[in-house]
Amino acid sequence: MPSIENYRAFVLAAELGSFSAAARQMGKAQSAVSTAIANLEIDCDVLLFDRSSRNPVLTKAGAALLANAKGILLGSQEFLARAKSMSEGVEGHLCIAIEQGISIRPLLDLLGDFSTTFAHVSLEIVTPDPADMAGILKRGRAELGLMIEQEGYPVGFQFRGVGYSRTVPVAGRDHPLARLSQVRHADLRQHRELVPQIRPTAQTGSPGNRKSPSIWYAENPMLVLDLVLQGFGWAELPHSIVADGIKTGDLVQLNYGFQQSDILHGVDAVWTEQRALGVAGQWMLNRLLELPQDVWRETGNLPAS
Amino acid sequence: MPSIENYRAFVLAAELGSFSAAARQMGKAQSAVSTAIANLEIDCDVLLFDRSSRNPVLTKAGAALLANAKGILLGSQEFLARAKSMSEGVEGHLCIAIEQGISIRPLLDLLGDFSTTFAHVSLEIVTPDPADMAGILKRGRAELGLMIEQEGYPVGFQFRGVGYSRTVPVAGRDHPLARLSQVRHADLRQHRELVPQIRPTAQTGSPGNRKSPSIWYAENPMLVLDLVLQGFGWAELPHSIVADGIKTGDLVQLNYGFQQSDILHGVDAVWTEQRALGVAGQWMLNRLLELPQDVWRETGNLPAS
DNA sequence: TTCACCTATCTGAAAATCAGATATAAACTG
DNA sequence: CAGTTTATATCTGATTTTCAGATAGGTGAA
Repeated sequence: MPSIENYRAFVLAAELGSFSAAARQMGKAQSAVSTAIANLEIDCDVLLFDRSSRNPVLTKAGAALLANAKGILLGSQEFLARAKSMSEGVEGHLCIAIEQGISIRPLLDLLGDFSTTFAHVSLEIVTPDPADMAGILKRGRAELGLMIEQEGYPVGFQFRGVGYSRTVPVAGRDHPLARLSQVRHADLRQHRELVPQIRPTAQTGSPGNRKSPSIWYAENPMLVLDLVLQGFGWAELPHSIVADGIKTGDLVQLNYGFQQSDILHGVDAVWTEQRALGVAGQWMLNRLLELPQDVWRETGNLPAS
Repeated sequence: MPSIENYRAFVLAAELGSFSAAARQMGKAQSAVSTAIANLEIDCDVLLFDRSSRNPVLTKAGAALLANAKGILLGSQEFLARAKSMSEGVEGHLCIAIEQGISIRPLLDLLGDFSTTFAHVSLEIVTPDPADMAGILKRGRAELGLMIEQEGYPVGFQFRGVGYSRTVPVAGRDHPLARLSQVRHADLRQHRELVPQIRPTAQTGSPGNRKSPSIWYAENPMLVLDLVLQGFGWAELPHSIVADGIKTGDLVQLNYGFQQSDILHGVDAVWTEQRALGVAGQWMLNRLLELPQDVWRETGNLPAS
C-alpha cells in the first residue's frame, strides 16, 4: 500500500526531473527517494520512469498517473490545512438560514469574501419557510439566520438589523386589479390574496393581518409568483422576485391609494445565545452588520435616496 | 505525516461507528486502529471522535474532516485502479483527432460507452485543420483520426471507412445566389467561395478543385459560417453546422443544377502502423467500424433511404 | 450485579524506513 | 578519448515505526 510520502516522492521527482533533487527538497537521502519510487512501481505494477538516460523521464503511464498523485497530495494538504484551521477554533462548517423571499444578491460580494477568507469552511445556505426559522436555529441546524424583522423574538435569541427587503404588491398582466391606477382596500378585498408561506396555525405564530379575506397559501414565493402570473390573484412579493416580470410586463405593480405601495421590511440577523458562533460565524455576522446601505439600494431593496 | 492507512482507519471507524469493527474489516488488531486514529488526531491537533460513550462518535471537526479523508481514499483507490488498468496494457490516455467539420453527434453514444468501459482512460478530442491531420497522427499527438476520405494516404497509414459527412452548399439569406432556384457553375463562379481550411500551399497537398476563382480561406468551419451569414460569399459546409441556420432561414441551401447538391463524403478512421493502438484505442476503432449506418442517417449525414 | 463488548495502553517482536557507502552508468570537458 | 561530475540502484546496519496480543478500565444491556 503506497504511503503519502511515496506519492510525494513521485510527484517531486517528476516535477524536478531528478530523484536526487527530490530527495534534497524532501530533506531525505537519495536512496530513500529511489526506493520509494521503486516501491510505488511495485505496488502499481507499472514503470513510472524511464531510467535509460542520465535523468529519469516519465513514462506514458507515469505521466497519466502523475495527475492522480498530485490530486492525492492536494487532498492530503487540504486535510491538514483544514484540520489546522479547526484546531485554531474555526468551525469546519457554517450554515446560514435565509428566509424565503430575502434576496441574496446584496450578499454576493460578502459571500465571495467569505470563500477566500475561510477557504476551509464549507458554507451551507438553507432557505426555510419563515415559520421554521426559529426552530432551525434552536435545533442548531443553522448557526445564523436572516429573517424579516419581527416585533419580538423568543428568549435566548439575539438579533440585529442588517438591511432591508422590499415587498411589492403585484398582479398578473390580465388581472382586474392591474387596470386600476390606484387600488383601495376595498378593491384588494374583492380579489384573492396569495401568501408565500405555509398556512399559520395556532402554534406557528400570528396569522398576520392580511388585506383580503380570500387567501391562498403556497409554500414559497416562486410558487406564488407562478400563481400570480396565471392570474389566480394578487400578492405582495419580494422585489427581487418580481423585478423581471414587471420589466417584461407580465406583472403589474399595484399602486396602493392608502399607503406607500412599496413595503419596506427590515432584515434581522438572528442567532442564539447558547450556541456561540464560531470564528467564521462571528466574521459573517460582523460583515453583515457592516454592510453599507448602498448594497441594499443597488439591489432594489431600498428606494434611491 | 498521516499515512493512507491512517485515513482508512479513520473513515472505516467513522462509517462503522466502532474501532473494533474497523479493525476487523481491515484485518488488523484493534489496537492498531486505536493508535492509528490517535496518531491522526495528534497530527491534526484535532479531536476526531468523542469517546465518552461506549462507541466513538464523530466530533463536529471529525465530521467535517471525514469528507476530506474520503476524498483522499478515493484518490488513492483511483490511482491504484488506474495503474492496474495500465499494467494490463490499457493506455492511460487516448487522443482522437476529428477533422474540423465532421460532426461528433453520431459518436455521442459511443463516447458514453467509452467513458464507462474505460473509466480510467482520459479521452482527448482535438479538431485539427484537415491539413494537419497526417502530421498529428505521425507525431503521435493523436492515436486515432477521423477525416474526410482521400484518394490516398501516405505510407504507414491504415484507414477504414466508418461513416459519412454531408456537405451542403449554402449562402446567406440576402446573398444573390439565395434567390436562384437553381444555380449553375457560372453562377457560382461569379461569387466568392469561402473554404474552411488553411490556404493550401505546395507542401500541404492538392489545392482541390474549387468551383469559384475567388476564394477566401478561414481556419475553421465556424469562421466560415459567420462569414456566410454576413453575406461575404457562399460555402460548402457540413450539414451539422448549417442545419440550424437553414431551419431559421438565416441560411439558404443552394440547389445545384449540375449535380446532386448534397455532397456526401466518406469518413475514414485513420491510424498509423508503427504506433500500435492500445486496448482502448482498439476498442474505439472496432466500435467505429461497427457503427450502424442509422446513426449517420439520424444525424443528417446520410439521406433517408 | 453480571456479562458482553468497547477502547486505551503497554510490551516485545516483526517490519519498514532511513542514511551512508559503494558500484555503475550517463553526460560533459578538455 | 580519458577524466570528471553527477545521477541512480543496491547493499548494510541502525533506527524508527508498526503490529498483535495481553491487560486494564469503562460503558451499556440484561
